[in-house]
Amino acid sequence: MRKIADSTVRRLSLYLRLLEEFAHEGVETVSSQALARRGGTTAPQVRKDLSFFGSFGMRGMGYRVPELVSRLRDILGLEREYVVVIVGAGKVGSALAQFREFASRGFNISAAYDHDPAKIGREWEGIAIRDVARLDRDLAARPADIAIVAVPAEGAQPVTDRLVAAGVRAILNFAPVPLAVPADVTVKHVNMVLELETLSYALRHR
Amino acid sequence: MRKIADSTVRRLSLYLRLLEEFAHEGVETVSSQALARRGGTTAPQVRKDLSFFGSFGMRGMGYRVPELVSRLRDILGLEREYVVVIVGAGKVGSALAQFREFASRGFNISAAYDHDPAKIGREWEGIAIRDVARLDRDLAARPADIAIVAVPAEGAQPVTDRLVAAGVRAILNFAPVPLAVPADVTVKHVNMVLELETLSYALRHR
DNA sequence: GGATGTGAATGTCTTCACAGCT
DNA sequence: AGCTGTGAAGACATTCACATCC
Repeated sequence: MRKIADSTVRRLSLYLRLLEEFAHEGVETVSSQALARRGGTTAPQVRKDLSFFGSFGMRGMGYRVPELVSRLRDILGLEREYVVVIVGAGKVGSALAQFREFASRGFNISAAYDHDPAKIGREWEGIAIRDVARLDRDLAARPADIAIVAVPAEGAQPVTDRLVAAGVRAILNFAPVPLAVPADVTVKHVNMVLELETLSYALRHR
Repeated sequence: MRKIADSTVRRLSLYLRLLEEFAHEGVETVSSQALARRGGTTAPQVRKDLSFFGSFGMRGMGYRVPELVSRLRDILGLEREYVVVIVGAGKVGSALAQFREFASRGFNISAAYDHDPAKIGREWEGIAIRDVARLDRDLAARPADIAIVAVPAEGAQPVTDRLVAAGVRAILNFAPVPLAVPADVTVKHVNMVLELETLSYALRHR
């Protein structure tokens, strides 16, 4: 399959959420127009995004909601569940571990890791905090699909190397440093300060 | 000033962080090449990004680190401090309120708001949780530059309307719904589930 | 020599317009 | 008539190449 833009994938994820909303409201059929309106985008954009993956609609009618939901779940890889580990049990790790939406979407957090003895052995909402020294052995026993890196800047690259060596191929990075990984590993970088800075830029330039 | 792409602004913010790192290491001068290497981008990209705002380097030499830091801080609007309110004192709001990097970057959280009586009156690390009913009056007395919306989906649009009416012109939205705002208000949407979904897409397509 | 700054070329994403199906 | 699906046009972003200056 040819390369799909990240922006397109993000919109597909948005469409899926909107469609589930429509389904919940009992709507059976939806037009690209209606989806676009609710998603803050345009109808041609919706159709183009979907057309990269096939023809899911009916001309003159629109899209059948349940069908499009399952198509999108399939495209996004959401028909299966994922094992997720969190590395770093600080503020960010803790907030993410307790985040209900993850589990309800099929992203199951198997454990959190830290090296602080005061935290090891405790648990948050059923998620155990384990010694980061055990990370490699644990992953050998129970591989993870996705890792969330929520450690301080210095520790991020070393722990990433260990995760990659253990077979993790997708990483959500909250540490404020770019991570170096092999080409077959995907990294998404999240940085709240940077988001606020884009807002301060917007406030300044008018 | 002509319109600058969001991707450019995000990179400027990245460059600033990297430059502060270089400064901390005692580096006085840096080339676009060196910045690019550390930031995971390319040298022409760095030069182009900067050139939208002026000529800050010295041919043959590179950029003087302290000067470029202050130029970037100026461009990004970081020479001043910002008053930030958080609406919604759940898991997300709490994690953000306790997030040290905000204050150290000049984003000062003045208060958090909720309507749960069990939370109102408590405080997190010196940040008071106040009754959301007081939001409008409080903002009239002490205007906020930026609001962080961390309430459930249903409540997001109504509270946004109140924030906008109270003069807030920049919003960081954690609620899983697009927010409608006037054209002079900037909204940044943050959604962790969506980030994980782009990772599951990446895992699925290879 | 070495590195910036930038117009031009290339590549990528979005928008448009309309043929084609229901 | 209504709405999708898509090739083509247009807008936008990135990369390149090189003139320019220290």
